[in-house]
Amino acid sequence: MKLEFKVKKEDKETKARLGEIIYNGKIYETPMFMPVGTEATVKTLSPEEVKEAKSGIILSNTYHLWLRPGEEVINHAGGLHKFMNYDGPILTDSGGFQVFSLAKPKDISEEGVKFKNHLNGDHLFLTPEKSIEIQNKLDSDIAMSFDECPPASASYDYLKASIERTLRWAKRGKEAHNNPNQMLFGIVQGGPHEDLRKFSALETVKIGFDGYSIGGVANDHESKEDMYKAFDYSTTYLPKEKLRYAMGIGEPIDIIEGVIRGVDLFDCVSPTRLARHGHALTKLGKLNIKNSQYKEDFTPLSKECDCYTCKNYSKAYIRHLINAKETFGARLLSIHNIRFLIHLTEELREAIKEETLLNYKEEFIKNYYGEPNEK
RNA sequence: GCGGAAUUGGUGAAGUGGUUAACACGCCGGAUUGUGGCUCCGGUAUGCAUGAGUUCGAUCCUCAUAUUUCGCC
Repeated sequence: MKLEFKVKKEDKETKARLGEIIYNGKIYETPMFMPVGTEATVKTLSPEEVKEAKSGIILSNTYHLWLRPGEEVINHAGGLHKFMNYDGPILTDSGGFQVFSLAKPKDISEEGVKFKNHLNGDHLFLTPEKSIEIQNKLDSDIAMSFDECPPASASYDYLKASIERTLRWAKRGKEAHNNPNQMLFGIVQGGPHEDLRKFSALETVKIGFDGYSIGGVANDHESKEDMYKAFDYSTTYLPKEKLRYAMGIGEPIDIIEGVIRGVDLFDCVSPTRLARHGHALTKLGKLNIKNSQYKEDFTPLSKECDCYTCKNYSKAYIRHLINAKETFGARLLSIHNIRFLIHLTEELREAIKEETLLNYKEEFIKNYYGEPNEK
């Protein structure tokens, strides 16, 4: 195993923990935000720019790389790290999310999932074994079990049956796993139901994994309350010494609430997607750079931000680039947004060290959403 | 100088003698949570060149004026 994890401190007031990932002699602290690079690139950014934002782990996707360029190509390149020139840790999603976003319920069977290739219409079949085999070949540092990610609005009975099948898939995946350098994570599902989350967590832990993910959150217009319950119910039944990862989260406030409930890792497409659509994350809330009020605003997105974008460019300039559909605009906003979320986790770690996490949350909400009477 | 045609929002334009003037772009907002990368959803002309007339009623008909444009001398 190339990657090790240790819990360094547990918060007294909340379930939050401070941890360390040791990888290639370098130490990365948790809680951590992981930028998403589905197609073996964090969209619009170079690896140098990602690292300059003080990134740790980044994500990539089994499903997409399987279709193109194919796992063999990446294997022949010497693995994903060499292929994309990123020497930090890499986590691969299993294609489980694509079961949710691309396949229909009738395409899911005990054996695996039928997909229609979104690039050319080919019929594809992905199984737990195949997903793990692809991830082994990609040689990521953390692989995900192949799971079904049902919508949070799915019925209780559907969720229960889905969890049981995901458990069988997890077992099959673990048996197929064959890369001593790579961690394998199990995934907890169960929507907002305490008993289902408990069952899913305990049974997944029984199979035994190197870390545990919380899946099926923040999809299908799930309420924030339900999401936070899902965090709580899941982490309660997970071993303390293993990494916990909330898949697809998220919004700044969701990361904070996740940390409070004992989650270590987060990933989300939002910083790069929001950037492409002209939005910047700031302490004072989300800012739409296309708004006319920024037309002649020659100040940075944020005065206290230490990112490349904020040190060198104005809102008016970025607004112009986004309006002109120049990719440099998306790049500048992506750099800023990724740095913003990573910086948020830096502050959360500091707050855990100082034992001021709940105060930090209160302060953050006040700034980000404004005083209740002001808006 | 004479004759013809045209004049609808920021732009390109559709349209009708009778309730809310189509559509597109632009503009102004909003959305986006394990990424099917230029997406999705709203809003946006109290007015149809100006003035007068016909009519129960006119952006639509008539006349005048202005502007644009084409042709002829």
